[in-house]
Amino acid sequence: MSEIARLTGVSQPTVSRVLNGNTSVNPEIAKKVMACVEEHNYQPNMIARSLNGSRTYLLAAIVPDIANPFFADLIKVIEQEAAKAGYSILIFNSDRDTRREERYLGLLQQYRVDGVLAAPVHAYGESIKPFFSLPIPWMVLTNRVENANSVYVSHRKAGKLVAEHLQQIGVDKYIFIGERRDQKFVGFEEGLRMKGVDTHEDLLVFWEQDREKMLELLTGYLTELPGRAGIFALNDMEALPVMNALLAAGIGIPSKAALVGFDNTFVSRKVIPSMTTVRQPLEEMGRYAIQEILKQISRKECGTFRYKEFEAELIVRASSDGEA
Amino acid sequence: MSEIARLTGVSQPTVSRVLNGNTSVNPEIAKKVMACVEEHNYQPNMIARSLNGSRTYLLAAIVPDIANPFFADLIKVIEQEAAKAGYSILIFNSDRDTRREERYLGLLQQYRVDGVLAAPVHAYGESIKPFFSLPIPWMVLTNRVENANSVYVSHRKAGKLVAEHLQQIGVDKYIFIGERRDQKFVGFEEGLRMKGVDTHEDLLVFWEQDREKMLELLTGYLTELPGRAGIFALNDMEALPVMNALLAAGIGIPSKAALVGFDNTFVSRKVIPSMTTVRQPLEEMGRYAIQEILKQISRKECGTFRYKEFEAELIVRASSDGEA
DNA sequence: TTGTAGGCGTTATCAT
DNA sequence: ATGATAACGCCTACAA
Repeated sequence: MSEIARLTGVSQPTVSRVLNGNTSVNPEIAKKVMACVEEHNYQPNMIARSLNGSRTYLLAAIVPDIANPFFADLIKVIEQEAAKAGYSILIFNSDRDTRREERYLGLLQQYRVDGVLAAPVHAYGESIKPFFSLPIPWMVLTNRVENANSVYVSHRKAGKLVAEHLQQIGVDKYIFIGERRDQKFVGFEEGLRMKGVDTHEDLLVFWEQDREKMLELLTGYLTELPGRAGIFALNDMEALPVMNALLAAGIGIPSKAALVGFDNTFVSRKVIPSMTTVRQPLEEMGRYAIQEILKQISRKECGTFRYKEFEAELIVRASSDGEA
Repeated sequence: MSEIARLTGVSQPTVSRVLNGNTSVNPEIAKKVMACVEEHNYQPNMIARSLNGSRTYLLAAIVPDIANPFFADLIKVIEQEAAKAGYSILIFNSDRDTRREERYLGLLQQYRVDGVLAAPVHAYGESIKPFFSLPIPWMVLTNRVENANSVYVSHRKAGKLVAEHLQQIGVDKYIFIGERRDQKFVGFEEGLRMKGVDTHEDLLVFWEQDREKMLELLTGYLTELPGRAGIFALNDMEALPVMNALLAAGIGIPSKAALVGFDNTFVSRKVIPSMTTVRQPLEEMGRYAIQEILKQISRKECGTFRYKEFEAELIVRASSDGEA
C-alpha cells in the first residue's frame, strides 16, 4: 500500500481512503491511485485490516461430516450467503469427534472469526455449551440447543407430516426404518395415532446392524403382506437400499409399498422411481443464520439468544404417489 | 498477551517465548505463565501472528461444487490432512462460475493464504492460469493443467480399466452413458478395441437431455437384446437411475446387464445390488497435495511445478460380479 | 482534502 | 534468560 502511495506520489493513508471510499478524496488523485492499484494488481491485506479493525470478515462453520450430503448442501448455502455479505468461511469438520470439535473451538477463537455457525456433534450440543459465553456471535444449526441461538426444523413435526401423507394415500401397514428414539419416529407414531391408526398392531420398526439381514426380513415381510405398506426411512441414504431391494424382489413402488425418505438429497431426486422425501428449507435456514449472525456482529450483541424453527416440507414424488 | 505478562509479572515477549517454546526460558516462569494462560483461557491472536510472521496457516480450497459428493469427500480429506499440519481451510465454492472463481482468487490473496488447492471450473484451468505466476504455492486438483502442479488420475486409463473388466466378465454389447468427448469414453473405446471388440458394432452411447427418454430407450434396447450388456456410466450419480430403471423393467443385474459407475461415492456402496465403480485414491491425493503445498511453503519455492498422476482403482461389486 | 502519528497483537532483534 | 524496541500493513484520529 505504501508502495502504491510512493508510485502515485501521495501518502499511504490517502491510498487507504481511496480504496475504502468512505472519506472524501480528490477525484483526480483517486483515479490515479485506482489506476495504479489495477496496474499492479494490488490486493489489500485483510490480515492487517483485521488486526487493526474490529472485524476479520471470517465466519467459522463446524459440521460433524462434510461428506454427508445434507451438510454439504448446508455449507454450500452458508458459503453462498456469506460471500454475498463479503464474508469468507473457515470450514471445520469435527468428524463426529468431540475432541476435534473442542480443538476447533479454540482455533476459531485464535483466528478471531466474527461469528460461528455450528452443527454440534451431539444433538443437544453439550460439548460446545461452555463456549456460548464467549464474546462471539453464535448460531447453532440443525437442532435446538438450550440457551443458544438455534435454527432448526422439528423432526417430530416432520414425522407427523409423513404419517399424515401415508395415511392419506392409504396403506395397511406402516414401517419405520431407523431407531425408535429418533424424533422422526416419535412424531410418526404420534401422527398415526392421531389419525386413528392402531400403532401397536400396524406400525413396525425395522432396524438391524446387519443391513443385508434387515432388508431380507423386510422384503420377506412385504412379500407375505396381502395389503400395501407405507415405509418411512430415517433419511434418503438409508431409503435407497430399501428401494432397490424392493424393486429387485418385484415389490411394486408405490403400488405395493410406498416409500418416503428424508433430507431431499440429490439421491431422492435421481433415483427411479423418484423418491418422496422431507425437505428442510436449507436456503431459508442458511440465509436466516447468516443474517442473524451479521446482525449480532454489527450490534456487538451476543448474549441474547432465540430459537428459530423452520417448517419441514413434504415433497411428494413417484415413490408414494397414487392410490395403490 | 500483555495482560498475561502483567498478571504474571514478566514482560510480554517472555510470554510469547513461553507459548512458542523455541527459545529457552526459566522453567519456573514458564510454568507460571502457562498456568495463567490456562486459567484465563487465553487464545493467541493468529491474525497478529500472521501479520508479523510470514505465515497465516491458512489454505484456500476452491471447488466447483461442494454439494457434489466427490468434492465433498475430497474436501473432507484435505481438511483433515491440513488440520494435522496445523492448517485451516478457507472454503470457496465457485459454483462452476468463472466470475466467482476469479473473485475468490482475489479474496484468497487478500487473506494471504499460504497455499491454494484448486479444482478449476474448466478442465484445463484456463480461467485460473493467469494466477499461476503469483507468489503463492499452488496445486491443481482432479485434472492435469499445463504448467501447474497437478494431482489427478487419468480418466482415460480409468476408462480402459472398465473396458477390460467388462470384457473379462463377458458381455455382448458395451454401452457408455455420457458424452463421447469424455476422456473416460475415449479410454473405454480404446480399451475395448485393444481387446479386439468391434466398437463400431458393439459399443453404443446413450446420452439425452431428457433422461426419462434416455432410460426408456435404454431399457427398450436391453429388453430386445438377446445377450448381456455391459454398461459404464460417467459417474455413480448417473448410474443410479440406470440401475433402478433396469430393476423396475425386470432386467437382471448383473445377469442380464452389468453396471459400472464412477467415483466410488456412498451411493455406489449403499445401493442394492452394490455397484461396481472406479475409485480415485482421494486420501492419497489429498495427502500428497497437502504435503507438496507444505513443502513449497517451507522452501518458499513456487515457480517449479510437476504433475502427479495417481492410479484409478476398479472396485468390483455385485452389479458386475459373476459370469452372467 | 491531505499528511503525520499512533496503535492493533504478535514475533524478531538487539541489548542487558 | 529476559526486557526494551521495532516491525508487519492497515485504519483512524488529529493536525495542517
